[in-house]
This record gives sequence, structure tokens and C-alpha cells, in this order.
Amino acid sequence: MAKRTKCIEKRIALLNATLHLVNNNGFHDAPMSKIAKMADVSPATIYIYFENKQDLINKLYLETKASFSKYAFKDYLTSLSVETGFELIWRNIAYFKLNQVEEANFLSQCDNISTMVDEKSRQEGLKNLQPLLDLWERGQKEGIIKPISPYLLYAYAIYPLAFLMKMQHRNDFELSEDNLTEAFESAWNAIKI
Amino acid sequence: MAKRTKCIEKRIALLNATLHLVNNNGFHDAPMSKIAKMADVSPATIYIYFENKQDLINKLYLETKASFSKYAFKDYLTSLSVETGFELIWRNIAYFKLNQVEEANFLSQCDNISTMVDEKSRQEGLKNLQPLLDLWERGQKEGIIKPISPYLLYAYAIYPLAFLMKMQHRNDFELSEDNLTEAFESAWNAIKI
Amino acid sequence: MAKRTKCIEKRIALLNATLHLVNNNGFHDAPMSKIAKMADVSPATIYIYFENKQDLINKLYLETKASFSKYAFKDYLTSLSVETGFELIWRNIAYFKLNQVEEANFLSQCDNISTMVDEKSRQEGLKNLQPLLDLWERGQKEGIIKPISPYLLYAYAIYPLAFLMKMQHRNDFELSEDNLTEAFESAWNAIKI
Amino acid sequence: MAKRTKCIEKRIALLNATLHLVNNNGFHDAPMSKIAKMADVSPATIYIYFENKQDLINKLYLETKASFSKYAFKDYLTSLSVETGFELIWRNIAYFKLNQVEEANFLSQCDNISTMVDEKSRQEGLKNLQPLLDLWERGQKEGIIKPISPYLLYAYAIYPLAFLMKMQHRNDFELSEDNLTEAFESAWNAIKI
DNA sequence: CATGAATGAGTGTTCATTCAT
DNA sequence: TATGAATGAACACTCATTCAT
Repeated sequence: MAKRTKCIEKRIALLNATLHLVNNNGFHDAPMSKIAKMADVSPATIYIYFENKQDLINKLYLETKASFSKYAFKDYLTSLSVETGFELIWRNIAYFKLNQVEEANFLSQCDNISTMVDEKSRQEGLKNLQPLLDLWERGQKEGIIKPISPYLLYAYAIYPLAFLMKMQHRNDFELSEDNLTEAFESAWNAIKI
Repeated sequence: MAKRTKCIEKRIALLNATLHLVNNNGFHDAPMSKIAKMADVSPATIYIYFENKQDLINKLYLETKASFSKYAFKDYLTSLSVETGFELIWRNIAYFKLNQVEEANFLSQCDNISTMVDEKSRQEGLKNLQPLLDLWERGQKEGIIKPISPYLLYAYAIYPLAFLMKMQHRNDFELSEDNLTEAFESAWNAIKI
Repeated sequence: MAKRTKCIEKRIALLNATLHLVNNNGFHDAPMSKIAKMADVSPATIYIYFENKQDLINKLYLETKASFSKYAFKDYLTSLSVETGFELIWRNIAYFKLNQVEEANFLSQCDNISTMVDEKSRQEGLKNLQPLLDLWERGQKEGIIKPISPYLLYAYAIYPLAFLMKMQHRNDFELSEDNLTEAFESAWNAIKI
Repeated sequence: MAKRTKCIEKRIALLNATLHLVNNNGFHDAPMSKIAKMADVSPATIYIYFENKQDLINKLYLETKASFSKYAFKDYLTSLSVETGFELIWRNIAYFKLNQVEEANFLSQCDNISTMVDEKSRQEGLKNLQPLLDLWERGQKEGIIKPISPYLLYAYAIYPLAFLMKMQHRNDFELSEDNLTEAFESAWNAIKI
């Protein structure tokens, strides 16, 4: 039992170290040796928990994505109206990006740099958005949401948050509560009929 | 007195090779040796045309950004109405992303990976959007565009195109003429009053 | 918990290889790759034992200087008379140069090429001569040694040995026991009152 | 005629640039490109005047040595007494080291770093000291100079100046007129019977 | 004669990964 | 399980020298 606990802790420490280093130094300055040092283990130990560096990144991506998903759909029920449900999810996502900055930033990097996460993991990660896609489909059937590709809906309703987060991270822009309301307004205007 | 002349073709070949490799292999797998091989020169030759790798990336970024800017504001006149002017610019940008896939993709990577282009070059590159910001300001004065931060306007009017381009590049989605019109509609809905 | 232990033998092999290569090929033709090959390790292994090339050279200098110092003051006691003490130290130094040819040659190179060893290490290395300087000071107080700068004393009493060693190394000259006695005579005549 | 003059000037500029760079940056940071830049010519031009880098260094060594020799035996006549002649030459050499710092420093580096100048040039350079060796031989015949190897005479009479010059160059020591007289005294005491 | 462009071979150094314990 | 030592292959970059003009 003690062993198991210890193991899980080291695994988590390694994932956290990777998250931190990739965000702060960039992928090309997050060598295994630094990750190991930050997690307070030997470089060789990483290979007990992960197959190789790619596997470490993939696993971190998937687990962070799952954590994002949990956050995004907190309190969401399919019984909610399309409009209420969408605002709930949208705000959850926004708050995730505001409060879980490192996780959000890491996911954004993975989604933008094609070579970072492998195709299989990316596909796997996509599944996490299913409830939102279902909501949109329902909205389209009800004539509330524009009858356009979910890619377009995502591009205009969710993706802009990534830009705003990036700008906030660079201190070029501050995502105040007011700005957030304006942003939601724009998102809704973009996709509602 | 005579000498072999530094030929601009080699410089261009090097920039093209870099563009291609960064797009296909990612920044962290675009070593100088591969760039040289692809441009059909010796690795040492790169250093005749560029100070170092960072300088090569910076210059490529700035020149690609300038080329983007030229494309984005083609046929644009400040005498056009806000609505017409915006649609013109928006479509120019969209076509740039559709037709100059590699350039667009490279710029997207540069803007997303903080450590890729240095701060000075990024600031320099930002200037290229000024005419669009001016147009929005005019639109706000005329009561046509929402009185919100330009960052929000950009996030909802322009940034979504980056996502659509990425999806198209991955063959997940096709940006047909119809989709483009839908996308423009959403962009306009998001920012117009 | 167990691990492969960093073996001191490799460190020594690396220092020896460096000593040998710098002496035979000169500082500018003693690349890390050759040092590694001669010590029978991978180039990367050097960096486990030394920070970088400068550090390797510095450490070799300091350790060789310390070894020289031990040799130079063997059997020396401050209770000896100035004359006896000086001859003892002088002969120790001469024998060091005769018997530890590579060490002596390396130290000579380091002291002559200003850019080889960094200033801090050079200053550190100077401390090793203190007992001789003390002896000279005593000799001056006793009216046996000329009341001149220790730099002058060193220049005429010790430094000439470097030249003789160099000539012997080039087979231009042989430092026989007779020559050694003549050399000591000259050294003593140069500094005694 | 004009051409010839121009050529000689470039050759001299190259030799001066090399002298300066080797002294200030050390041999390992005096690349052909820097030498060319400092002499205000193209790197390729160096190869019109010199076979290669080794040849450039060799020639510089020999010409500097010749210049040294001219300086060393200024006003010297074989008709002078051994004692007077020796002091004259000794002081000439000392002043050369004091006044022609760069030349002296360069010669010292060449004589100390075995791999810098090739054997043939070194042997050639040795001839420049012949008048001094002749003087010593005469002194020995006259019973004024110790009957010991000229290498020993050189080691104690001339070589110490190199050390004093080096210390002066490092600002550790100042070769005042008084010190110079003390130094000469030591030199003479070391070799006279 | 003189040039700047061009380069192959090499530099010191880093890194993901494996090995021996 | 866990380790620090060890490494081959690679990296960005430099340099003495040659080439084409």
C-alpha cells in the first residue's frame, strides 16, 4: 500500500514538473534531466512510469484534457435548456482558462503545435467535448443554434477564449468580469440563429 | 575586384526550407543541418545570410508577416464603408490562410509558441494589423461596431480563422465557399452592434 | 537505491589525457573528442566530471600545481638555514621538472599562455609558492639574500629552470648532475648578497 | 612601382594584425577572418601573401626575431670589452622588451608554445643570437665568464627578462630603472666567474 | 592582384535513453 | 523499484581554405 502511494506521488510529481517546464521554458527547453530534477527523482526513474518522452507528453495531455473536461461540464445536466446549458459550459471553460492557467496553457500549446502530441492521443482528447457537441446538435434541432458545422461553432464560440487567455498571460489584456460578459455575448451572437 | 555575388536566391531557398521544415516537423525538429540540406547548401552557408538560428526565424517571421499584411489589405481603401472594408479585409485574410497555407501555418506557430520568435520581432510584427484596428475604431465611432476592446474584436472576428485553417490542414474539415460565408456571418454577428 | 558509482579512475584518466594532449599537440589542438578517446570514454562523459573545457583545464592546473608544491617543499622545514633551505627547495623544483616532465611542461604552458587558465585559478595557484617567498623574506632579514623584489628573485633563481627544462625536452641540451650544480651556483650567485 | 608598394603595405598590415590579435586574444582566438578584417583585406587575400596560417605565423616570427636582433645588437662592436659589450646587449634586449611590448610578447609566446612555430623557423630564429654567443665564448676564453654551456648562460642572463616582462604586462610588477639595474646585477653575478 | 561567397571538417556541448547495481 | 553514471547521436556554430569572378 505504502509503495503504491509513493509510486502515484512520483508519477504526479513528474507530470507536474513537465507541465511547469513546458509552459515556462517551452517544449524545446524541457529536457528529461530537468523534469527529473524538478520532480526530485533520477532521470532513469521517469522510464519506470513512462515509456519515453513522447509517452510522457501524451499522457500529460490526456490527463489534463480529462481534468479540463470535468471542469467544463461541472453542474451540467442535459435537462437544462440549450441557452442555459451553453452559458454554463462556456463560463466553466472560461473559468478553467482563468484559474487553471498552466493546464489551459499546456493544452493550448499541444493543440497548436502539431508535432507535440501524437495523432492517436489528439483523437482521444477530442472525445472530451462530446457533451457540448450534443448540446449544439440539440440546439440546432430546436432552431436556436445556426445549422452549421460544429467546427464553425467551436471556432466562434470556444476558440476565441484561447486567444484572450494568451493575451492575458502576456499582460497585454485583462479578462475582467465585464470583458467576460462581452465575450460571452459575442460568442452567443456568433452561433445563435 | 570581382567576386562571387551573394545571391538572393539562396537566401530565399533558406527561408523556404525553414518555413517548410518548421511546419512539417515542428520547431524542435528543424535543425540547421536539415535546413541547409533542403536549401541545397552547406550548413556553414546559412551563417553568411543570417546571424544565427534565432535571427533566421525572426527574419522569416517578419518577412512572412509583411507578406501577410500586403495580402490582407489588398484593394483596401480607408474610403470604403466600415462594413465593406471589414468584409474585404476578412476575406483577404481568409484567402491568405487558404492559399498561402505554409505561410499562414508558420505565422500561427510563431504566435502560439512564446519562445520561438523574440519579443522585439513580435512587437514589430504586430504593427502590420494597424489598418484593421483603425477600421474598427472608425466603426465604433460610427456606432456600427461594439464598443469593446480590440483584443475581443480580434478574438471573435479574426482568430477563429486560425482554427478553421488548422482543421482544414488536418483534413478534419473543409473550408468551402459556403462555409466561408457562414464563417463571415458569425464573425460579423460577433462584433457588430 | 543502488547505482553505478562515479569512479575516480575515469576522472584521473581524463586529466592525464588532457595533460598529455596539451603537451604534445598544444592547447589549440586538444579537442574534447580527442581527450575523450584517449581516456577511453564518450565525449559526453567528460561533462559528468567537469563543467566544461575551461573547468577541466582549471582543475588540471590546480591539481598539478598542488602536486608540484608537494614535491617542491618535500623535507623542507622552516628550521633549516636559509642557504640549506633554498638549496633543498631549488633541487626539489629541478627534480620535479626533470622527473615529472609532463606536469612541469603543462604548468609552464599554463603560466605562459594568458588565455589558458582563468584568472581565479591562476591566483589560487600562486599561493603554492608561499613557503619559498617566506624563506626569501627571512634571508633578506638575515642579510643573506639581496633586498630586491621577490619577482626579481624568482626570475633569477627559479624561472631559468623552465628554460633549461624546455631545451632538454627538445633534446638541445642535457641537464646532467654537473649542469645542475652549475645552474644552482648561478641561481645562488644571482640572489645572494 | 605603385603596385609593389601597395603589396608591401598589405603584407605589413597583415603581419601587424596577426601580431596584435595573437597577443591580445591568444593564438586560439586569432582566426584568419579577424586578421583579414583588421588588415582591411579579404580573407582570400591573405593567401596571396602567405601559403597558409602556419606560414603567416612562421614569417611573422622570423621577421620579428630579425627586428629583435637588430635592436639587441645596436651599437655593438666586437671591439668592445666583454663586460661592456654584455651590458650593452643586455640593456638593448631589456629596452626591446620594455618598448616593443607586442613584438617581445609575441616572440615569448612563440618560444614557449611548442606547436606555434615550426621547427625549421625556430632553428632559423636561433641564429639571430650568434653575436651574443660569440661574446660569451670570448668571455670564457678571457676567464671572465663561467665555462658553462651557453644554454645555462642564456637561462640566467637573458631568459629572466621574459618573466619580468610578463609580470609587468600583467601589472603585477613594474620594471623601473632601479629594478633594471638590480636585474642586470643578478644576471652578471650569475654568469661572471 | 583581389575579392566575398562558399564549404567540409571540426568545435564544445546537450540530450533522450540505457546500463549496472 | 530506483538510481546516477554513461553514452551515441545530434546540435548550433566556427574556421582555414578554395572557388568563381
